[in-house]
Amino acid sequence: MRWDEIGRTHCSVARTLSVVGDRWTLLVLREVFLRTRRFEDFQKHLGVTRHVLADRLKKLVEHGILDRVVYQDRPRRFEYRLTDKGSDLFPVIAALLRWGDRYMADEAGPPLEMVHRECGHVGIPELACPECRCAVTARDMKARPAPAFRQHREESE
Amino acid sequence: MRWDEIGRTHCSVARTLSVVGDRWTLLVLREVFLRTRRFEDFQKHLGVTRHVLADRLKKLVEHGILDRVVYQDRPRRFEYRLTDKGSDLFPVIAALLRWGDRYMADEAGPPLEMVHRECGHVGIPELACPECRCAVTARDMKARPAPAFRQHREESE
DNA sequence: TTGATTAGTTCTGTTTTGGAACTTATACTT
DNA sequence: AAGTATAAGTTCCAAAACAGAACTAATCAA
Repeated sequence: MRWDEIGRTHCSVARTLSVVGDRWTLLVLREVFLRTRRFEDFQKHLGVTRHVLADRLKKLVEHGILDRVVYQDRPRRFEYRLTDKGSDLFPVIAALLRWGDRYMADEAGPPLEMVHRECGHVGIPELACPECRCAVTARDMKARPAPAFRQHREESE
Repeated sequence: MRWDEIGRTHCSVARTLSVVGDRWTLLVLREVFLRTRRFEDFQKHLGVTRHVLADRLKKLVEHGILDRVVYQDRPRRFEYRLTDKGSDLFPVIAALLRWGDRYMADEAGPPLEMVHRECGHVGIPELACPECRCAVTARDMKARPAPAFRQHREESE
């Protein structure tokens, strides 16, 4: 199966990945969450080839994740900013960051920390149940077909 | 910059992506969270080529994310199971799922739902501050260099 | 003896990538 | 006026990764 067919499967993970599930795309998003906006800066910070960078930025704009806005005329120059839709990808980056902090950091520890502006707590956000607010792991959650997709093959557990 | 150099940068996101930041790898993980364990099943469910699948499973085992365990002798057959380290990638998959449910679902709605076993609430977990427990978005969190990486270039905001 | 299962490996042609050089528009310096 | 700098790309080519299909190996069942 080619990658461009992946977005047509009935899976929200696959569909999301069809848009951002690319090595460099996710790093471009990391950068943009760190407030990088310009082509040259993305290129310098990431070390990605200009060719690939141009392609990824274009796709992110096409998907409404970034806006390409003029920041100067004469000569005309553009910068890239997160849309609300793009901003909602923050949990993906945060989850990658949190795992990397835990399993991939070297002796010096993680290079970045986050502060919750409201309460001042330092730490990467974690997954919580929207109802009871307690932290959840894979074991705490049971996945099942949504009602519309549920045939009568509902196994009990 | 080649991809295998990405894991040596000082960024937990990049380091995580150097391990799982590959189109198919993340889909393999989705499958394993849905309890798929065997080569043939991964291949059937994902439509990935056997070649790529074999490679990705091998790498996930090398990184300690999956265990390759014998489930039968004569002939010897193996299956793949999440380790604890692998299980901790759940937030990444959940974040991708949540975004896809919101932005990529078709009219029928998301195909999968999740239930919090403990409180019975249906919904995909969300990001929360580990301290005050309230839901956080990108705007609520401020990123800054960790103490060990902080020179005296600490901008106020 | 033939076919089925499972977990791979091998082969070949196509696509994507990395790296470097080039382009375009304009301002700034000398 | 000529030359240099900056920013945002585009173009080119060789190298790496991928898709699709066929093949292998070990064993059991009919």
